Amino acid sequence: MQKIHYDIQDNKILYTDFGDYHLAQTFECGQAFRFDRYKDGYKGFIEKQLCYITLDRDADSLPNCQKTDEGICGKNAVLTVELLHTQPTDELAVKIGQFLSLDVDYTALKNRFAKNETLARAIAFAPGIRVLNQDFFETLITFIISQNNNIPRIKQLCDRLGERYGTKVGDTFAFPTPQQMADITEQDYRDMKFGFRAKYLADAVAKVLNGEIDETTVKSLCYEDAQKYLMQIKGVGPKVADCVLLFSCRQYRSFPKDVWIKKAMAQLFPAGIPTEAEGYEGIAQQYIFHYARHTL
DNA sequence: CGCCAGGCTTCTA
DNA sequence: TAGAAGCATGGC
Repeated sequence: MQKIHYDIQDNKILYTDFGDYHLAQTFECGQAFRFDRYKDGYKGFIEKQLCYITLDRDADSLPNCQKTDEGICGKNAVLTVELLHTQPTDELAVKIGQFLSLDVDYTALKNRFAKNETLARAIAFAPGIRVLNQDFFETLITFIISQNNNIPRIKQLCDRLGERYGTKVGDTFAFPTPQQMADITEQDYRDMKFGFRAKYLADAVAKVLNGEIDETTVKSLCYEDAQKYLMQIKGVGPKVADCVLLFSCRQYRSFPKDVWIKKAMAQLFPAGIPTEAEGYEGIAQQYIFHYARHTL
Protein backbone atom coordinates (compact mmCIF):
# COMPACT_ATOMS: atom_id res chain seq x y z
CA MET A 1 0.00 0.00 0.00
CA GLN A 2 1.13 3.51 -0.72
CA LYS A 3 -0.21 6.96 0.00
CA ILE A 4 -2.65 8.51 -2.45
CA HIS A 5 -1.41 11.94 -3.52
CA TYR A 6 -4.12 14.31 -4.66
CA ASP A 7 -5.15 17.90 -4.87
CA ILE A 8 -8.71 19.22 -5.17
CA GLN A 9 -9.32 22.10 -7.60
CA ASP A 10 -12.94 23.17 -8.09
CA ASN A 11 -14.84 20.04 -9.17
CA LYS A 12 -11.69 18.15 -10.11
CA ILE A 13 -9.44 15.81 -8.19
CA LEU A 14 -5.86 15.78 -9.47
CA TYR A 15 -3.89 12.64 -8.62
CA THR A 16 -0.11 12.48 -8.86
CA ASP A 17 2.78 10.15 -8.07
CA PHE A 18 1.16 6.81 -8.88
CA GLY A 19 3.42 5.10 -11.44
CA ASP A 20 2.29 3.75 -14.80
CA TYR A 21 -1.33 4.11 -15.78
CA HIS A 22 -3.11 3.69 -19.10
CA LEU A 23 -6.82 4.42 -19.31
CA ALA A 24 -7.71 2.28 -22.33
CA GLN A 25 -5.68 -0.68 -21.06
CA THR A 26 -7.37 -0.40 -17.70
CA PHE A 27 -10.97 0.34 -18.70
CA GLU A 28 -11.12 -1.91 -21.76
CA CYS A 29 -9.34 -5.04 -20.58
CA GLY A 30 -12.58 -6.76 -19.64
CA GLN A 31 -12.72 -6.04 -15.91
CA ALA A 32 -15.28 -3.19 -16.10
CA PHE A 33 -18.31 -2.99 -18.35
CA ARG A 34 -19.82 0.35 -17.37
CA PHE A 35 -17.23 2.89 -18.55
CA ASP A 36 -17.42 4.57 -21.94
CA ARG A 37 -14.96 6.57 -23.96
CA TYR A 38 -15.80 10.25 -23.60
CA LYS A 39 -13.85 13.15 -25.10
CA ASP A 40 -10.21 12.53 -24.15
CA GLY A 41 -10.89 9.93 -21.49
CA TYR A 42 -13.57 7.76 -19.90
CA LYS A 43 -16.88 8.48 -18.26
CA GLY A 44 -18.62 6.34 -15.67
CA PHE A 45 -19.72 6.05 -12.06
CA ILE A 46 -17.31 5.77 -9.15
CA GLU A 47 -18.74 5.74 -5.64
CA LYS A 48 -22.16 6.59 -7.13
CA GLN A 49 -20.72 9.81 -8.63
CA LEU A 50 -20.55 10.45 -12.36
CA CYS A 51 -16.89 10.95 -13.21
CA TYR A 52 -14.88 12.02 -16.23
CA ILE A 53 -11.38 10.55 -16.05
CA THR A 54 -8.42 11.82 -18.03
CA LEU A 55 -4.66 11.39 -17.98
CA ASP A 56 -2.51 14.40 -18.63
CA ARG A 57 -1.31 14.03 -22.21
CA ASP A 58 1.27 16.72 -21.73
CA ALA A 59 2.96 14.71 -19.05
CA ASP A 60 5.93 14.06 -21.32
CA SER A 61 6.67 17.76 -21.46
CA LEU A 62 7.18 17.76 -17.71
CA PRO A 63 10.53 16.84 -16.18
CA ASN A 64 11.11 13.16 -15.30
CA CYS A 65 8.27 11.99 -17.53
CA GLN A 66 8.41 9.39 -20.24
CA LYS A 67 6.80 9.81 -23.61
CA THR A 68 3.14 9.11 -23.17
CA ASP A 69 1.11 6.82 -25.32
CA GLU A 70 -2.36 7.88 -24.25
CA GLY A 71 -1.09 8.09 -20.75
CA ILE A 72 1.63 5.73 -19.68
CA CYS A 73 3.26 8.18 -17.42
CA GLY A 74 6.26 8.88 -15.32
CA LYS A 75 6.69 10.77 -12.10
CA ASN A 76 4.90 14.00 -12.79
CA ALA A 77 1.87 12.74 -14.66
CA VAL A 78 -1.54 13.89 -13.54
CA LEU A 79 -4.64 11.72 -13.50
CA THR A 80 -7.68 13.95 -13.31
CA VAL A 81 -11.13 12.90 -12.13
CA GLU A 82 -13.74 15.54 -12.83
CA LEU A 83 -16.94 15.14 -10.82
CA LEU A 84 -19.68 16.09 -13.25
CA HIS A 85 -22.54 16.56 -10.77
CA THR A 86 -21.06 16.95 -7.30
CA GLN A 87 -18.27 18.68 -5.45
CA PRO A 88 -15.26 16.67 -4.34
CA THR A 89 -14.45 16.05 -0.69
CA ASP A 90 -11.35 14.53 0.86
CA GLU A 91 -13.31 11.37 1.63
CA LEU A 92 -14.42 11.01 -1.99
CA ALA A 93 -10.91 11.74 -3.25
CA VAL A 94 -9.52 8.87 -1.19
CA LYS A 95 -12.29 6.46 -2.20
CA ILE A 96 -11.95 7.29 -5.88
CA GLY A 97 -8.19 6.90 -5.57
CA GLN A 98 -8.77 3.44 -4.07
CA PHE A 99 -11.18 2.58 -6.89
CA LEU A 100 -8.46 3.50 -9.37
CA SER A 101 -5.98 1.43 -7.34
CA LEU A 102 -3.67 4.38 -6.79
CA ASP A 103 -2.82 3.07 -3.33
CA VAL A 104 -1.18 -0.06 -4.73
CA ASP A 105 2.50 0.27 -5.57
CA TYR A 106 2.47 -1.07 -9.12
CA THR A 107 6.06 -0.03 -9.74
CA ALA A 108 7.27 -2.38 -7.03
CA LEU A 109 4.78 -5.08 -7.99
CA LYS A 110 5.75 -5.08 -11.66
CA ASN A 111 9.44 -5.09 -10.84
CA ARG A 112 8.87 -8.26 -8.86
CA PHE A 113 6.73 -9.87 -11.58
CA ALA A 114 9.24 -8.95 -14.28
CA LYS A 115 11.92 -11.17 -12.75
CA ASN A 116 10.04 -13.88 -14.59
CA GLU A 117 10.92 -13.54 -18.26
CA THR A 118 7.54 -14.55 -19.69
CA LEU A 119 5.66 -12.38 -17.24
CA ALA A 120 7.94 -9.50 -18.19
CA ARG A 121 6.86 -9.93 -21.81
CA ALA A 122 3.17 -9.82 -20.88
CA ILE A 123 3.69 -6.69 -18.76
CA ALA A 124 5.65 -4.96 -21.54
CA PHE A 125 2.71 -5.58 -23.87
CA ALA A 126 0.37 -3.45 -21.73
CA PRO A 127 2.27 -1.88 -18.81
CA GLY A 128 -0.50 0.54 -17.91
CA ILE A 129 -3.10 -2.00 -16.77
CA ARG A 130 -4.48 -1.66 -13.25
CA VAL A 131 -6.91 -3.89 -11.44
CA LEU A 132 -9.73 -1.58 -10.38
CA ASN A 133 -11.51 -1.83 -7.05
CA GLN A 134 -15.15 -1.73 -8.14
CA ASP A 135 -18.53 -1.75 -6.44
CA PHE A 136 -19.32 -5.19 -4.98
CA PHE A 137 -22.96 -5.52 -6.07
CA GLU A 138 -22.37 -4.17 -9.55
CA THR A 139 -19.41 -6.50 -10.06
CA LEU A 140 -21.42 -9.48 -8.86
CA ILE A 141 -24.29 -8.78 -11.26
CA THR A 142 -22.17 -7.87 -14.27
CA PHE A 143 -20.03 -10.99 -13.97
CA ILE A 144 -23.07 -13.23 -13.63
CA ILE A 145 -24.14 -11.66 -16.93
CA SER A 146 -20.67 -12.26 -18.38
CA GLN A 147 -20.87 -16.04 -18.31
CA ASN A 148 -20.83 -17.69 -21.73
CA ASN A 149 -21.22 -14.23 -23.27
CA ASN A 150 -19.11 -11.77 -25.24
CA ILE A 151 -17.93 -8.36 -24.09
CA PRO A 152 -20.06 -6.12 -26.38
CA ARG A 153 -23.22 -7.97 -25.38
CA ILE A 154 -22.27 -7.97 -21.70
CA LYS A 155 -21.94 -4.18 -21.91
CA GLN A 156 -25.25 -3.90 -23.74
CA LEU A 157 -27.12 -5.97 -21.14
CA CYS A 158 -25.56 -4.06 -18.23
CA ASP A 159 -26.52 -0.75 -19.85
CA ARG A 160 -30.07 -2.04 -20.33
CA LEU A 161 -30.37 -2.65 -16.57
CA GLY A 162 -29.12 0.88 -15.91
CA GLU A 163 -31.55 2.49 -18.34
CA ARG A 164 -34.56 0.66 -16.91
CA TYR A 165 -33.81 0.65 -13.20
CA GLY A 166 -30.88 2.95 -12.46
CA THR A 167 -30.82 6.57 -11.39
CA LYS A 168 -30.35 9.08 -14.18
CA VAL A 169 -27.55 11.57 -13.53
CA GLY A 170 -27.33 14.15 -16.28
CA ASP A 171 -27.51 12.10 -19.47
CA THR A 172 -26.10 8.92 -17.93
CA PHE A 173 -27.71 6.11 -15.96
CA ALA A 174 -26.09 4.69 -12.85
CA PHE A 175 -26.04 0.94 -12.29
CA PRO A 176 -29.10 0.02 -10.20
CA THR A 177 -28.82 -0.64 -6.49
CA PRO A 178 -30.09 -3.93 -4.99
CA GLN A 179 -33.21 -2.05 -3.84
CA GLN A 180 -33.85 -0.73 -7.34
CA MET A 181 -33.64 -4.30 -8.65
CA ALA A 182 -35.82 -5.76 -5.90
CA ASP A 183 -39.00 -6.14 -7.95
CA ILE A 184 -37.49 -7.48 -11.18
CA THR A 185 -38.89 -10.96 -11.83
CA GLU A 186 -37.25 -13.84 -13.61
CA GLN A 187 -39.70 -13.29 -16.46
CA ASP A 188 -38.68 -9.60 -16.65
CA TYR A 189 -35.05 -10.67 -17.11
CA ARG A 190 -36.10 -13.10 -19.84
CA ASP A 191 -38.06 -10.36 -21.58
CA MET A 192 -34.90 -8.23 -21.43
CA LYS A 193 -33.04 -11.09 -23.21
CA PHE A 194 -30.86 -12.23 -20.32
CA GLY A 195 -31.65 -15.81 -21.31
CA PHE A 196 -30.70 -18.61 -18.94
CA ARG A 197 -29.05 -16.05 -16.62
CA ALA A 198 -32.51 -14.80 -15.58
CA LYS A 199 -32.90 -17.09 -12.58
CA TYR A 200 -29.28 -16.49 -11.52
CA LEU A 201 -29.82 -12.73 -11.42
CA ALA A 202 -33.08 -13.05 -9.49
CA ASP A 203 -31.35 -15.30 -6.96
CA ALA A 204 -28.34 -12.99 -6.54
CA VAL A 205 -30.50 -9.90 -5.94
CA ALA A 206 -32.73 -11.80 -3.50
CA LYS A 207 -29.76 -13.12 -1.49
CA VAL A 208 -28.17 -9.66 -1.28
CA LEU A 209 -31.45 -8.10 -0.17
CA ASN A 210 -32.19 -10.70 2.50
CA GLY A 211 -28.64 -10.55 3.83
CA GLU A 212 -27.65 -14.12 2.94
CA ILE A 213 -24.93 -12.52 0.83
CA ASP A 214 -23.41 -9.66 2.76
CA GLU A 215 -20.67 -7.46 1.36
CA THR A 216 -18.96 -6.84 4.69
CA THR A 217 -18.92 -10.57 5.41
CA VAL A 218 -17.40 -11.43 2.02
CA LYS A 219 -14.67 -8.88 2.58
CA SER A 220 -13.87 -10.28 6.01
CA LEU A 221 -13.35 -13.86 4.82
CA CYS A 222 -10.15 -15.44 3.56
CA TYR A 223 -9.99 -16.17 -0.17
CA GLU A 224 -11.11 -19.81 -0.01
CA ASP A 225 -14.04 -19.14 2.31
CA ALA A 226 -15.09 -16.06 0.35
CA GLN A 227 -15.17 -18.06 -2.88
CA LYS A 228 -17.35 -20.76 -1.29
CA TYR A 229 -19.58 -18.11 0.26
CA LEU A 230 -20.25 -16.43 -3.10
CA MET A 231 -20.89 -19.79 -4.77
CA GLN A 232 -24.05 -20.12 -2.67
CA ILE A 233 -25.63 -17.92 -5.33
CA LYS A 234 -27.17 -19.85 -8.22
CA GLY A 235 -25.13 -19.31 -11.34
CA VAL A 236 -22.03 -18.24 -9.46
CA GLY A 237 -19.26 -20.79 -9.95
CA PRO A 238 -15.52 -20.53 -9.32
CA LYS A 239 -14.84 -18.18 -12.24
CA VAL A 240 -17.51 -15.58 -11.45
CA ALA A 241 -16.68 -15.74 -7.73
CA ASP A 242 -13.00 -15.17 -8.51
CA CYS A 243 -13.82 -12.16 -10.68
CA VAL A 244 -15.93 -10.61 -7.93
CA LEU A 245 -13.17 -11.21 -5.37
CA LEU A 246 -10.43 -9.82 -7.60
CA PHE A 247 -12.28 -6.85 -9.07
CA SER A 248 -14.26 -5.69 -6.04
CA CYS A 249 -12.81 -7.22 -2.87
CA ARG A 250 -9.05 -6.74 -3.23
CA GLN A 251 -8.42 -10.49 -3.13
CA TYR A 252 -5.37 -10.17 -5.32
CA ARG A 253 -4.55 -13.86 -5.11
CA SER A 254 -7.85 -14.69 -6.77
CA PHE A 255 -7.08 -16.00 -10.25
CA PRO A 256 -10.13 -16.25 -12.56
CA LYS A 257 -9.70 -19.12 -15.01
CA ASP A 258 -11.48 -18.56 -18.31
CA VAL A 259 -10.88 -20.09 -21.72
CA TRP A 260 -8.19 -17.53 -22.59
CA ILE A 261 -6.25 -17.97 -19.39
CA LYS A 262 -6.36 -21.74 -19.73
CA LYS A 263 -4.96 -21.41 -23.24
CA ALA A 264 -2.33 -18.90 -22.11
CA MET A 265 -1.26 -20.94 -19.10
CA ALA A 266 -0.81 -24.11 -21.16
CA GLN A 267 1.34 -22.25 -23.66
CA LEU A 268 3.21 -19.68 -21.57
CA PHE A 269 3.36 -21.19 -18.08
CA PRO A 270 3.13 -24.99 -18.39
CA ALA A 271 4.70 -25.31 -14.92
CA GLY A 272 2.00 -23.12 -13.36
CA ILE A 273 1.84 -19.54 -12.11
CA PRO A 274 5.40 -18.34 -11.47
CA THR A 275 6.42 -17.77 -7.85
CA GLU A 276 7.24 -14.13 -8.66
CA ALA A 277 3.47 -13.52 -8.70
CA GLU A 278 2.86 -15.09 -5.29
CA GLY A 279 0.15 -13.32 -3.33
CA TYR A 280 -0.79 -11.22 -6.35
CA GLU A 281 -1.65 -13.91 -8.90
CA GLY A 282 -4.81 -12.07 -9.90
CA ILE A 283 -2.97 -8.93 -10.88
CA ALA A 284 -0.46 -10.96 -12.88
CA GLN A 285 -3.47 -12.66 -14.46
CA GLN A 286 -4.69 -9.38 -15.92
CA TYR A 287 -1.43 -8.85 -17.82
CA ILE A 288 -1.47 -12.46 -19.01
CA PHE A 289 -5.14 -12.28 -20.03
CA HIS A 290 -4.64 -9.12 -22.06
CA TYR A 291 -1.45 -10.47 -23.66
CA ALA A 292 -3.09 -13.80 -24.52
CA ARG A 293 -6.18 -12.21 -26.07
CA HIS A 294 -4.12 -9.99 -28.34
CA THR A 295 -1.29 -12.28 -29.34
CA LEU A 296 -2.23 -15.96 -29.02
C1' DC B 1 -26.29 -23.42 -41.14
C1' DG B 2 -22.66 -24.03 -37.34
C1' DC B 3 -19.51 -22.04 -33.99
C1' DC B 4 -18.35 -19.14 -30.28
C1' DA B 5 -18.65 -15.82 -26.32
C1' DG B 6 -14.13 -13.81 -19.42
C1' DG B 7 -19.51 -20.65 -17.33
C1' DC B 8 -22.65 -23.00 -14.57
C1' DT B 9 -26.01 -26.69 -13.60
C1' DT B 10 -27.52 -31.10 -14.37
C1' DC B 11 -27.26 -35.50 -16.14
C1' DT B 12 -24.59 -39.73 -16.92
C1' DA B 13 -21.44 -43.64 -16.38
C1' DT C 1 -16.19 -37.54 -9.43
C1' DA C 2 -14.93 -36.69 -14.15
C1' DG C 3 -16.92 -35.58 -18.51
C1' DA C 4 -20.39 -34.21 -21.58
C1' DA C 5 -24.89 -32.11 -22.68
C1' DG C 6 -28.02 -28.19 -22.22
C1' DC C 7 -28.78 -23.59 -21.59
C1' DA C 8 -30.56 -18.11 -24.38
C1' DT C 9 -28.96 -14.86 -27.27
C1' DG C 10 -26.63 -12.57 -31.03
C1' DG C 11 -22.53 -11.85 -34.15
C1' DC C 12 -19.97 -13.87 -37.62
